[in-house]
Amino acid sequence: MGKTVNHDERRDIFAAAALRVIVQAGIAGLTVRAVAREAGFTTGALTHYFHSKDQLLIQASELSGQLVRDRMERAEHTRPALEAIRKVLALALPLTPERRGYWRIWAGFWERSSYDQEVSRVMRLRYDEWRGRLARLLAVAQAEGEVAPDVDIQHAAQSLVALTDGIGVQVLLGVSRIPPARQRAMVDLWLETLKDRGGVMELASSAAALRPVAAG
Amino acid sequence: MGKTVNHDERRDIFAAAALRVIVQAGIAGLTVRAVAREAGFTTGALTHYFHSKDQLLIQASELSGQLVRDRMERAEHTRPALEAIRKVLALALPLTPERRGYWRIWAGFWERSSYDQEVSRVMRLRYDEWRGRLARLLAVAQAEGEVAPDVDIQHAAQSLVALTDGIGVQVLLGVSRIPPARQRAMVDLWLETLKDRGGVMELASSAAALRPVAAG
DNA sequence: TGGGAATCATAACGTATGTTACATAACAGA
DNA sequence: TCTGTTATGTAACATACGTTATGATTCCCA
Repeated sequence: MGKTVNHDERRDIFAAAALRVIVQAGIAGLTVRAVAREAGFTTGALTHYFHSKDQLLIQASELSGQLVRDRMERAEHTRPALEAIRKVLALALPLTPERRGYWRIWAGFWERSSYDQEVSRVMRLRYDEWRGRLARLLAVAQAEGEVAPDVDIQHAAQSLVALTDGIGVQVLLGVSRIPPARQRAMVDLWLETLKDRGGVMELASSAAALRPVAAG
Repeated sequence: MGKTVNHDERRDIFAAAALRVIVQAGIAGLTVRAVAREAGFTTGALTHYFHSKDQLLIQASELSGQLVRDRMERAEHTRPALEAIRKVLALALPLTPERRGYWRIWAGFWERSSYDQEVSRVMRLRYDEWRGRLARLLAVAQAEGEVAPDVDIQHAAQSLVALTDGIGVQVLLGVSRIPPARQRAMVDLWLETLKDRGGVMELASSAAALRPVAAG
């Protein structure tokens, strides 16, 4: 036997470096040389653990998914379930600089997925998981009576994913200031529309979230 | 004088070709050679009208904006204004294959804008225009009494832009089927929440858009 | 109708990339 | 300590890129 190192650990080091490179230079700036340098190695070391750049890209994608998954799985046990949903959504939103970096990464994978079949496959799995997580929580919330019984869980989860992505894009482009408080308000408004139909007052007050600061 | 051609027309030909290349091969596949070939010319012709690839990229971005702008400006005169808003949003949504191509293009520019200052500047202008267009129409709708007087127009416009982008991303990834009818329903739900506070029934019925097909 | 500028094709240049090959260094095991 | 495998660095390779240079072609205009 020769010198021995943990291969999985090494792969994670390179994958994490790849994510940092994407944040700084975009998917186009993701070169094996840049990643190796960022990780403190050379291409020789990198190719020892990844046989191709595509493998590295996929591993980086999986790592980025893993990182948010870990945090979400903890928040997921909060009850009532509606509160868990709010926490989980807050973990996805670009509320902090670090989180905004993640949206850069995801935007890179979005773009790539439109012509790279393997990336597309991985993204599909990631989003299925994300939507499924929300759907599970929504089902619990429905059982707890915080979501109207006739709400279609799958459609509601889909809407929340879309809303989150939309906010992510806006913040990514920096096209209009959406401070954390407003991001949360936008999500809360959606959640209000899912509540019991008898809760017309909640519906009315949630619409107020779109009104001037005095109402917020 | 030598052989004479319309320079603006030529530039549009190359810009249009660039958009087609992005749809097929992504932003990473956008090479001057590919664009020239797609346009039916060689790089020699292309460089005669664009001094750099960046110029070409910007021109392509502006063209993609122009194409939707033209169609929107016609729909914009519809009245009542709320109906104009619905039409304009429908023009932005990925309802058709051609429109889904546009979202590929925009996703490419999103990604690029995160590390390319010039693209970022152009995207900012584009989204300012888009948000402004919605805000203008919302203001008219408010004057017409179809949007509650205390609704913050800017925030409402921002939400609609975010929602549209979110739907666009979901369809782009093909991660979950969002048929045209559902895309419209998601937008309509948002618009309902802006209506007169007295319209609780509209609020309640709009929430039904998230419920099973029987309600849709 | 011929001269000359505008238009476009061809090809070269330098650089950067992913990948591969090979050399060196480090270290586990006998 | 010696040996052989593993880990990593260095460097070469072929390719593709943006850009530039240089010809060839086209066709306006005098």
